[in-house]
Amino acid sequence: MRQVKQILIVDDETAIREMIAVALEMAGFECIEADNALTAHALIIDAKPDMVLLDWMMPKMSGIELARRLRSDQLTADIPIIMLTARDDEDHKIHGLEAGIDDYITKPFSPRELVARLKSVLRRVTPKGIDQVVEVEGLRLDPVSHRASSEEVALDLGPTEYRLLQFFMSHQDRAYSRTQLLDMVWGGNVYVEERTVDVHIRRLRKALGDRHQHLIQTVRGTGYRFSTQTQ
Amino acid sequence: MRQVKQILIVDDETAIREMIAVALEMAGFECIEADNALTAHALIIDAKPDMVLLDWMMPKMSGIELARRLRSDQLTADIPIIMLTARDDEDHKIHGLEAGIDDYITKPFSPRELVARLKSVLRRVTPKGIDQVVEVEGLRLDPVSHRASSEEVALDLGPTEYRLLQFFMSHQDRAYSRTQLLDMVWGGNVYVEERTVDVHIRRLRKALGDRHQHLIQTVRGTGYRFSTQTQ
DNA sequence: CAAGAATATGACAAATATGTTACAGCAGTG
DNA sequence: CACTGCTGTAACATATTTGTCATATTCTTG
Repeated sequence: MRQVKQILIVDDETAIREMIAVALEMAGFECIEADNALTAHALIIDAKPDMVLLDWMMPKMSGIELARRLRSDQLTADIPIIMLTARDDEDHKIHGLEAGIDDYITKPFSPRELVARLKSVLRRVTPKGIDQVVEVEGLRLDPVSHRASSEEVALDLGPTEYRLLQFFMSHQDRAYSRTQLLDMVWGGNVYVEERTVDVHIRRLRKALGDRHQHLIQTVRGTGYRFSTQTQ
Repeated sequence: MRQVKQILIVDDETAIREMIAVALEMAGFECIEADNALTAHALIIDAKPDMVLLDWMMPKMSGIELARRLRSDQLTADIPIIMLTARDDEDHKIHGLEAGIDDYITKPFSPRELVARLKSVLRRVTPKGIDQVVEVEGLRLDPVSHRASSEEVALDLGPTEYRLLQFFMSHQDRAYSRTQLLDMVWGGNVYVEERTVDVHIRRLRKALGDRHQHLIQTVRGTGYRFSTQTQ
């Protein structure tokens, strides 16, 4: 899980992009930019931003078409989109809704309005419970304080082990292949050896200690699983 | 269950095609090649590959043009495409995203990255099978957690026995020959003795215990069957 | 019932999968 | 720069699985 939210700004006018970027960065977001839909698409696949700000009118390829494409791909279907439209584009809203746009902002807009809407969409889209404390047999993980503890004693986990544990604790009783774990925990655009997962599983198990080791189960021929049930 | 995926490599440079082909074949893919878009198009219609690796820049017809054609034909619309682009292609005019590329990879790239991306796209595009729990007379198989249990007690199955049981439970009341079982459970392209099936049937029966042994029935002269009805 | 055919079973060595450790590179830090 | 914590990889150690064989056992048919 990324702490700072990354926003992709797609607009063909550099000046507008810059203005937005400055506003968002002041509000504590991280920005990447694209000046056309194709570059944007490549960037989205590559960087998986937390949100896309999309200009309606762009040369070559409209924002709405990009939006539709993003929705049709499982990998990008969940990324929220905010459309930037001109005031007299009312009827486009209909098309936009079909394509699954999360919100609209009409130009011109104030930076404050932009930030407010953006936060609102992020809040709405972020699955609730993602900040929920999870506890299993005395093993406790608190996403807010970013800490894990076993019987009130803090565990010493590296960042990767923490994310791995968080993923497992919020997806219990499911077997995951190494590849799936790499996708879900490492992120879709890193290319590391599958066996690296084993090493991190090992580190996690070690950190969990005898008391909780059994929760991380090996599923032979498949991968790993987090479960309280006996293997 | 596993089928070898066939990849079509389209690039006008023989050396690059060869390099990619070697990398992919080492990773267990099957490759076919084309050195221009027209040949590629014919090959795609003919061989229906599982994925197309497409060079951006080619004489006669550009990769993007081919991509567009593939998308517009219902027969080829679902074939995933990965574009190979050169780093300095940035200034090339992009003619629309409606071509529907699934991923991009910039030259030069490492074989490992290529394979990783390719697998990732295939995974994303290929719909998963049904993850439905099956239960028969207290014998329970849960594909999600990848567990089999008899009266709530976990069974100790090897990977092959698990797959065998999963196949049987989702194809009940029907006799399968050893050859069919080898095809369906082992995968079409392995060569093992037919008698090996007997051994795994034996192992599965043993793991099922007295309570459920009767479900795996021998059909003399033919093969085996999974059924709740008495033999 | 006997003979022949088909299937069941146990043992085992080779092949695979996973566990574990060590190490080198890297980024951040004082 | 030395120091530190983290990561990914390789190498080696263990553990489990797999396919095959040899040998029972069961079944069918005459």
